[in-house]
Amino acid sequence: MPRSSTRPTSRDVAQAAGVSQAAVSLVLGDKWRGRVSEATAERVREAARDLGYRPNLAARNLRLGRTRTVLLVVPALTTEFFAGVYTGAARVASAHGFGVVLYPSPEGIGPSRPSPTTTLKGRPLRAAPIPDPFASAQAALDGVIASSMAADALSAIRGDQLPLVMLDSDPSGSLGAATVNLDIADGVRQVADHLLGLGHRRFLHLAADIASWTFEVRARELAARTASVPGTSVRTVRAPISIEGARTATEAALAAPGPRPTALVCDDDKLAAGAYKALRRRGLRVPDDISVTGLDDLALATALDPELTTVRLDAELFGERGMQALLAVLDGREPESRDIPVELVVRGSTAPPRAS
Amino acid sequence: MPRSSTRPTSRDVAQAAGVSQAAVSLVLGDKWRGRVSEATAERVREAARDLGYRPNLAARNLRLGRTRTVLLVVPALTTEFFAGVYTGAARVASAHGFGVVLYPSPEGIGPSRPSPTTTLKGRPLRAAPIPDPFASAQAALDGVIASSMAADALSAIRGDQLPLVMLDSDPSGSLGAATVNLDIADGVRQVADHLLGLGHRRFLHLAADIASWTFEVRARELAARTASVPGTSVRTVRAPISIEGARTATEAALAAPGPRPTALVCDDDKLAAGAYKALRRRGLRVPDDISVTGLDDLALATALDPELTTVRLDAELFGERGMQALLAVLDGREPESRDIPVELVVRGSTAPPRAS
DNA sequence: TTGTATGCGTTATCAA
DNA sequence: TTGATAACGCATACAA
Repeated sequence: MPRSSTRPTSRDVAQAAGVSQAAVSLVLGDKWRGRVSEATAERVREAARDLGYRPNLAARNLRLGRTRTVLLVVPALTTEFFAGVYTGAARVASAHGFGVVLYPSPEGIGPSRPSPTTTLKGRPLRAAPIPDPFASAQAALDGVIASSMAADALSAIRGDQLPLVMLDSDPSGSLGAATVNLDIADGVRQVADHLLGLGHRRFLHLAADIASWTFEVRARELAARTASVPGTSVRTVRAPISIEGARTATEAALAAPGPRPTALVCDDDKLAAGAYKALRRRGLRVPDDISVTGLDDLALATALDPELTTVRLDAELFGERGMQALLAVLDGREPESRDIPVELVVRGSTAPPRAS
Repeated sequence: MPRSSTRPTSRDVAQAAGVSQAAVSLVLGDKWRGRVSEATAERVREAARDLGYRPNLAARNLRLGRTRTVLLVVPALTTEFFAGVYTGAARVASAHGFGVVLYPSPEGIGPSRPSPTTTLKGRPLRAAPIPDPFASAQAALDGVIASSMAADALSAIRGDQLPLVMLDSDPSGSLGAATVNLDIADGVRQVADHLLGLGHRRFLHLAADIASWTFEVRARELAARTASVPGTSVRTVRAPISIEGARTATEAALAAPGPRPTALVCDDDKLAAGAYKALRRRGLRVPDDISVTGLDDLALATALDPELTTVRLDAELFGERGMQALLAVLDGREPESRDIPVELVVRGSTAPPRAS
C-alpha cells in the first residue's frame, strides 16, 4: 500500500505492476533488452504512468555518483550573447540526457564593482551577492563549461577539480583543459580589411578594459592587419564595457591633439553604442565623419542609428560546441578543436573616409 | 584508510578525527550544542578541513527529502532585467542556504518562434530546444519562482505541484499561489501624469503583443489616467517585443490618417528603441515632434539618442522579494504582499508638444 | 557525552 | 527471465 502523502517510488510501481522493484528499474532505464519480457515491461510502463511515477533524482545521483548536470559559468547575465550560449549548450545537453545550470559569476566582469548596498527588511545584506556554487559543487556536478572572462573566479576556487571546458580562452594557457573558441581573430581581420578597403588609414581602437584573452586577440590582430598596410596608424583607448564608460573614453580620445581618426574599431557592440553618443556630442556624424564598427551583433546593433557594422558571433553554436566538447571530455574522447567561424555584417556605420 | 581515488566522506573524516560518523554529521550540521564536547567538535572540524571534505549533496538530499534549491522561471534570458531578478533572488537564497537554478522558458515570450534547425554532427537536433526541467523536478526542487510571462509553460506542465511564487501576475487569478508585483500601475500613472502635465493630449500606445497580466495593467492604467483629462485620446498599436517589430508597427501607425499623436507611450524600452527608428525614418524628431516613453530602464535606454524617459524597475529588489516570498511559503508563513515601488526617470525624450 | 543502527530510493550484482 | 540483496553517504533515533 503506497503511502498516500508521498510521491510514488519504484517499489510502488513494482507492487502495482506485480513485479520486482529491480524489474521496474530495468524497464524504465531502458536496459531490459533481453532481461524482461515484453509483456511485463508494458505492465511496468503502464503502472508507472498510472501512478505518475518520477524517479527520485537524489537517489539516482547517490547511487550512480554522477548527476548528469553541468555548470555553465558566464561572466554576467546582462548580455543576450550568453543567453544564446546557454540555449545552445542546453539543447545539446538535453539530447544526451544532461541538464545545464547557469552560474553568473559575480566577479567575472571588469574590476569588481563594489556591490551596491541592498537592504533586506531594512538591514543591509551581506556583501557576497551570489553564493559560491563550488562549495559543494563537486558532489553535484559532472563538469563545468566556463567563459574565459570568468576564469579567475573559477580556478581560484575549485573549478579545475572537475572536467572543464574553457570558452574563448587561450588554448595554450588553459592548463590542459579543453577549449572552444570563436574565430575572433578572423572577425577582426574581416573588420580591418573592410575598413582598409574603404580607404581608412587612421584607426582608433576602443578596447575593453578587461584582462582577458579574447580581448588581447582583438588588439593583436588589429595591429597585425593594419601593420601590413603602409601609412596606417592605430591608437588605442581603453574603457569598461558600459555605455557611459565608452562615451567618456571616446570623448577623451577625440579631444586629444593630432589628426582625427577616420575609423573607430570597438571591442564590442556596447562600446560602440557609447562611442556613438560621444561622437554625437562632438557633432561628428556616422559614417560621414567617422566609421564605427562593433563586435557581437547584439540587438543593440540594430537599435543604433545608423545600424552598426559589426561581427556576428553565433552564440548558440558556441554553446553547442562547448557542451559537445565537455561530453567528449567526460567520455574520454578528444574534443573537436576547430574554431567557430564568424561573419562580418556590413550595415550603415561604415563608409569611405571623407576626401581630405 | 580512505580510498584515494574518491572524495572523502563523512566516514573518512570520522576516522581521521577518531570519532563516530554520527558525530561528524552533528558537528558539521551545527547541531551539537549539548551532544558533543567542544574538544571533539574542534577535532572534527580540523579533520574535515585537512581532508577537504565536502558533504555529498545527493546523499543529503535523499536523506532529507529536500534540496534547498529553487527554480527561477524566466520568459527569456535575453534581457538584463531578469539578470537582475536572478541576482536578487540568489542573494536572498544564499543567505538562507538555498541555491537558485535558472530556467529560461523557451516558449515564454511571444508566439513561439520555430526553433532554428541546428545540427549536431551533421544530424539535425530534435526540435525541443531546451529540456523540460519539470520532468523530475519534484524530486530535485523545493519550490518555484515564475514570471507571469512564463506562466503557461509552467502550469501547463507541472509547476503548481510545487510551492510556487508568481512574479508580476494577477493576484486574484493565480490559483492561490503567492504573488510578488512591481507597482507597474503606478509607473504608468507617473508616465501619464508627466506627459499630461507637459500638455500632451493625443497619445499613441505601443503595446506589447503578449497576453500577460503585466501588459494588461499598462493598457488599463493608461486608459484610466488619460480618461480623467477631457479632450484626451489614446490610440493603441501592438507589436512583438523586438526592435524590428516595434519599428514596423510604429511606421504603420504613423501612416494612418488623422492628426499625429504628440506622445508615444511604449510598453517597454525595447519597443521604444524600435519606435525611435520608425520616427527617424519619417523625419520626426524626438522630443520636438513627438515625445517617447519606455518602461524598464535598461542600458538600452541611455544608449538611445536622445536618452529615453522611462520607468525604472528595481529588478534585484524584485528578485529578492520573490525569494523572500517563496521562503515564507516554504515556511508556512504569510508572504509580504506590498507592491514594489517604481520610479519615473525623466530624460531627453519627452518635452511639451509643439505649439499647434 | 559518545557510538550503533536504520532508512532515504535507486541501480547493479548475483542466485534462483 | 526474475527476484532478493547490497551499497551509495548522510542524518537521526536510540542505546550505551
